[in-house]
Amino acid sequence: MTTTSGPRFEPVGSRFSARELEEGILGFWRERDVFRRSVDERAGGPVFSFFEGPPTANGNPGVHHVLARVFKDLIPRYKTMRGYQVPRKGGWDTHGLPVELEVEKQLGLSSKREIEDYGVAAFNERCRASVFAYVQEWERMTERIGFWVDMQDAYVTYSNEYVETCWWIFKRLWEHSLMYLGYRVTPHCPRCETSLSSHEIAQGYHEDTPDPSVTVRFRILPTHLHASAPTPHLHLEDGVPTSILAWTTTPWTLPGNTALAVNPEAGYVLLELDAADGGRERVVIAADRVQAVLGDAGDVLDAFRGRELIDVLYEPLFESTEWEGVEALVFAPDGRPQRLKANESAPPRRVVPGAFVGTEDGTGVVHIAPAFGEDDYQLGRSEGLMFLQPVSLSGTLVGGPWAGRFVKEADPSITADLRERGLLWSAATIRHTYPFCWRCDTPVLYYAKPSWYIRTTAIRDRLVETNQTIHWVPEHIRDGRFGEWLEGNIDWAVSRERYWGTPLPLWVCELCAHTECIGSFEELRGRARAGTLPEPFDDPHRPFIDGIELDCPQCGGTMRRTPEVADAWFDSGAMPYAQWHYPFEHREEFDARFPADFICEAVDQTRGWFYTLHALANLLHRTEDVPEPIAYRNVIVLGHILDGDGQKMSKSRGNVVNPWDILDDHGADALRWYLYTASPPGNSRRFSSELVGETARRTIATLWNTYSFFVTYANVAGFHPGSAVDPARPVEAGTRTELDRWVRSELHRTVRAVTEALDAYEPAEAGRPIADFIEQLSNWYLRRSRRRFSRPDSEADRQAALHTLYECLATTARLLAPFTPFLAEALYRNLEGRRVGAAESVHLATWPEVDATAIDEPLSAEVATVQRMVSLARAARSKAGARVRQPLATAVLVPRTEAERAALERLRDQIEDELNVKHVEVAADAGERVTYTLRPNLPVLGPRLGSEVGKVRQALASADGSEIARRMRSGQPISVGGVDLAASDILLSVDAGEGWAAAEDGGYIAVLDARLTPELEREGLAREIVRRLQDLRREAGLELSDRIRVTYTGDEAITAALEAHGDTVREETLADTLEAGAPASGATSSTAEIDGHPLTLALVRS
RNA sequence: GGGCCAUUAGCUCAGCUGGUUAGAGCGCAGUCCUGAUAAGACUGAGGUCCCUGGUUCGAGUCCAGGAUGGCCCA
Repeated sequence: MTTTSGPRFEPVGSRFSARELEEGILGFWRERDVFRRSVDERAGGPVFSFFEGPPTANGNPGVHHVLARVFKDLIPRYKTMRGYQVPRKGGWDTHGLPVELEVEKQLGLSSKREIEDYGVAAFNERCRASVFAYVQEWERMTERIGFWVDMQDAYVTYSNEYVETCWWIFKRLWEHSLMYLGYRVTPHCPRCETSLSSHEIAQGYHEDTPDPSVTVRFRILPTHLHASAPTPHLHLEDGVPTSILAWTTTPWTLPGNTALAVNPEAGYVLLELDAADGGRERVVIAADRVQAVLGDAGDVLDAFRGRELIDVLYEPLFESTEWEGVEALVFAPDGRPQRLKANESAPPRRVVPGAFVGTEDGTGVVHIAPAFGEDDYQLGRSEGLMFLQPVSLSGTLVGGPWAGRFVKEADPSITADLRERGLLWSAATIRHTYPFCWRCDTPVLYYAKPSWYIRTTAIRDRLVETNQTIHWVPEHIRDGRFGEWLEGNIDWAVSRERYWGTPLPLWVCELCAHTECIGSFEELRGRARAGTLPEPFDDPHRPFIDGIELDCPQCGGTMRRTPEVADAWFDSGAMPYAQWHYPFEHREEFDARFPADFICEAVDQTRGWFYTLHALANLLHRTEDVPEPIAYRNVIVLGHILDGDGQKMSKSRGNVVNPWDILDDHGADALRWYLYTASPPGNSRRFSSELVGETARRTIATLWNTYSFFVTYANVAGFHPGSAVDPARPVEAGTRTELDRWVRSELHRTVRAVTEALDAYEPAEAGRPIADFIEQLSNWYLRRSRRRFSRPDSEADRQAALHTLYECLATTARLLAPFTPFLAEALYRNLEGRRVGAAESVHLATWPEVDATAIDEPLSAEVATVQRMVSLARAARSKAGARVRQPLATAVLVPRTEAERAALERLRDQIEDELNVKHVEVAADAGERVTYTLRPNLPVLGPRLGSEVGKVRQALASADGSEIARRMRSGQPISVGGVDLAASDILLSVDAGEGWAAAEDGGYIAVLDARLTPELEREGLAREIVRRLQDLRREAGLELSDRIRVTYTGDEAITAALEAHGDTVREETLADTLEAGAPASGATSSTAEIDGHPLTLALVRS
C-alpha cells in the first residue's frame, strides 16, 4: 500500500453546484490563457479550418444564438484534442438594413428623405456605433457558455480592409461579365425604399393576408376603329356597351395598366346580360370562368379562342388628365422604358397574348401593368407596350386624385371610384399569402427598377454539382432544401438603394453610360478626378465615396458612382476572403484555411449564408481566383428552437426564454448537454428550463456522484494513478476482475462510438453512448464494486478497482470535454491534471485512444444478458414480496440460447450476489415449474418458408410444448405441420408453474424459490441488524473508518441471528465488540422491531 | 399551390438494412435498498406507432394518397 500524506485528490462533495464550478473554471481558463494555448500549442499540426458566421451585436443574444454557438464550439474542441490546430477567428456582421432600421428607430426617422435630411455621414456614424451596442453582452454570453472564439482578432465587415476585399471580388466578377445592370421587377420595400433579395423576401411571407379582390370592366373600343385586327365576334355596331372583365388583388396597379393578356389557346365567350342601369351590356370572359364569375346570368352570344381577341383596343380606366404627372414611356430595345421621341405617340392599350395566363381563377384575363410584376414587365418588353409608373419608390401614388397616398390605403378609393363610374364588376376581400418586408413588416411591392445583378445562373450547374461534395448534416438538406434552391437559381440582385453598406465600386459615365469597376483603394486613387478624392481618403463608405468622380475614357464625360450599396449577404458570403483582406494581405492564412472544414448555422441560412458562401466560392473559382469551388466541406444545419409547447419563440408571443435564467439555474454544461443530446441537430426542438434540468440531472449528477465516490475512497486508500509497480501496466492483468474487464470493454466501446459519431459530425449520436456508459458505470460497475473500495479482500483488488474506475472517469472526462467543457475540466484537473507531464487543461490534452485489446464484445454481450436476467429475477422477487435483504435459497434462470446459458453459468457468482440467493441454477428449461409456449423463429423461417410460415405458426401453437422442448434439448428431429424443423427454428417461452415466483420477458424467464428456512431467516435478520447499525453510525456522526463497540438487547431470534452471523455483522460495521447488554453511558442507541422481534442497539466509538 | 422535415406512452425522445411480445428518461402510483444517502434499484399503470389504402408469409419501418404541425418556396 502506498503511503500518503493527506488527500491526493481534492475532496469532492456529493452535491454539485454548476454555477460555482463553472465560474471557477472560467477563472482558470482566463488566468491560464487556456483558449489561446489550445490553438498555439497545436501549431505545426494540420489546420482544421472553422468559419464563424458573424452575428450582429445590435441586440441581446437569445437562446437561438446560444444554440448555434454551442454547436460551433463542439467540433473545434474535438478536433483540437485530435491534434489539429483550430484557429477560431471571430467576426461581426455590421452592415445592412437591420442596423439602419435600429438607428432610424433611435432617431425617429421613417423615410430615406428624412435620413438624407439628417445627413448620411452622421447617420452612418450612428450605424457604426450601433452595431457594437450589445457587444459586451455578446462577449459575456459567449464566455459564459464556453464558446471559444477569438473576439480580439475578429473581422468586422465595415472595416476598410473588409470593404476593399469586397471591391476586389466585384471587380473580378465584373471583369468576367458576371455582373450586369438589369432593369427588372424586384420585390421592393416602400418603407426601406430598397429591393429585397429573394433570400430576404423568403423570410417575410404572411399567411392569410387580407387583400381586395376586384373584377373590373375594360370597355372595348368599337371594332371599326381597330386598325389591325377587326374581329367579327364583338358586336358593337348596335351600341351595346361591351367590356372585357379582368381580375386583380392590387387595385393600385390599375392606373399603370397598359394592356390585357389572354391565353391565346383558351376558350373565351361573349355574353349579353342585363346591365345595372336597366339596359343591356356584354362582357368577355374565359369560358371556364363563366360559372364562377357570372353564375347563370347572361346568354352566350359567341365563343372563340383567346388568340382572336389579340389587338382588340380598349379605353383606359382613367383618363390621362386624371393622372397628370405620370409620363407615358415606351420600352426600348435594351429593355429599359424610355421617353417618347418628339414625333412618337404612346402605344394604345390593347389585348396581348400571354402563355402564362391561366383560367383557374379570376376571369382568364390578366390586367397588365409593366411597372409592377415580372410577367407584366416581360410582356411589356416583348409586345412594345406603353409603360406607366404611377407609384413612387416610397409606395405612394404619383399624380391623379389620390396623389401622395400609400398604395394599399388608396385601394378602397380606387375601387369606389371605379364603382361610381360603372366600371367595377365586383369587389370582395380574399385572404392569401403575401410577402412583407422581413424587417419592417411593410407589404412588399413588386416594382420595376434598375438593379445590379450577379450572374449566378452562369454557374448554376457547377453550384449544383459541387454541392454534392459538401457533407451536410442532416443529409437531406443537400439534395432537399439547399439542392432544390440551387436548381432553381436565379441571378442575384445584389444592389440596395441604402446607406450603411459596402458601396458598390461601380462608376458610370453620365454621358455615354460607360461603366467601370474599381477593385482597390489604390486603383481608385489613380483614377479619381483631381480634387474629388477626399484627403485623407480613410473611409470608403457613403457619403465620402459618393463625390468621387472619374474621367470617362470613352467620351471624356464625368463618371459618377452608382449610388447603391451591396446586399449585406454579399458581405457575409465574402467572409472567407475579406476576413483576411485577401488578396491584398495574409495569403498564407487564406491558403491554409480555405475552404472551411466546418461551419454551423441554423436552417434559415440555407438561402442566406450557406448560399452566398457557396455562390461566391464558385464564382471566384470560375474566375480562377480560388483553388476550390466550395467554401466549406462540412456543415451542421440547426433546427429552430421552439418553446415548451412547440410554439415558435417570438417577442410578440412573450414565450422567449432568457438564456441567463437557464445558465443561472442549471449551468452552461447542462444547457449544452441538453442541446446536443435532446435530438439530432437538424430537428426543431422544444425548449424549457425544466427540460434542461431533467437531462442534466440524469447524466451530469450521476457522473458527479460516481466521481465523488471515487475521490472519497481513493483518498482513503492513498491511491494515486502511478502507484503500481510497473507504471506502464498499472494493474497486473491477473488482479483485474471480470467486472473490471467488462467496464473497460464498455469504456472503449464508448470511446469508439463517440469518436465515430463526432467524425461524422453527429453530436447527438456521440452524446448518447456517453450517457449510457455513465449509467452503466454508476449503476452496475460501481454498485457491484462498492465493497472492493470500502472493505476490499485484498489491497491488490482494491488497487485494481481504483485503477479501473480512475481510467473510466478520466477517459469519460476527456470524452465529455467538447460537450461539457466545464465539468470535464473539473474532473480532469483533479484526476489527471496533477500527474507529472499532464497537460494543464483537458482542452490541451489529447482525445482518448481506443484500446482495442480492452474491447471484449462477447463479455459485453454476456453482461447484458446477466443484467437482463437479474432484472427479471428482481421482478420475480417483487412478486413474491421478498425483500432483497432476505437471502433466498434458489433462483432458476432460463435464457434463450446456449451461449447465454454458458454466460450465466460463468458469471453465476455475480448473479448470486446481486440477487442475494444462495444458489443460481441455469437451465434450458424450468422443468415442472413452468409450462411452454412455442413460436416460430421468424427471421430464420420467414425467408426459407415464405407463406408456409403461417401454417407452422398454427401447428406450433397447438403442439405439445413439453414434448417439443424435450426433443429440442435432446437434438431429435422435429416435424411440425408437415415441415421439418431444427431446434434453432423454434423459440420457447415459458410461464410460471405453481409454487414458484416467476417473471418472464421476451422468452427469458427467472423463477425463484421463495420458501424460507430458519437459517435463511437468521441471515436475513442479521442483515437487518447490520443496516440499523449503519444508520446508527451515521446518526452518531462517525467517520467511515471509525471503529465501534456495540451492545444490544433482543429476544431469542435476535440472539440466535447474532450468534450465527456475529462475525459478519462486526466486519460490516467495523465493530470491535458485539455483546448483549445495556447501552454504555454516552452511547448512541435506538430501539426498533424487526419482523416482530424487539431490538435495542447501542454503539460507542472504540 | 409546390418542396423539406416531423407525427411512437401524460411530457421529451430512441427504434439500424422489414422479422419474435415497440423501448428509454422524466412525470405518476407502489415497493425496495441504504456509508454514492439532498443518491440509488425494482415493479406497475400508461401505446388504434397520425389516418386510409397497397406491397409482403410478415409493416412503426417500404410504396401511394390524405391529415396535422414546423420550416422553406411560389
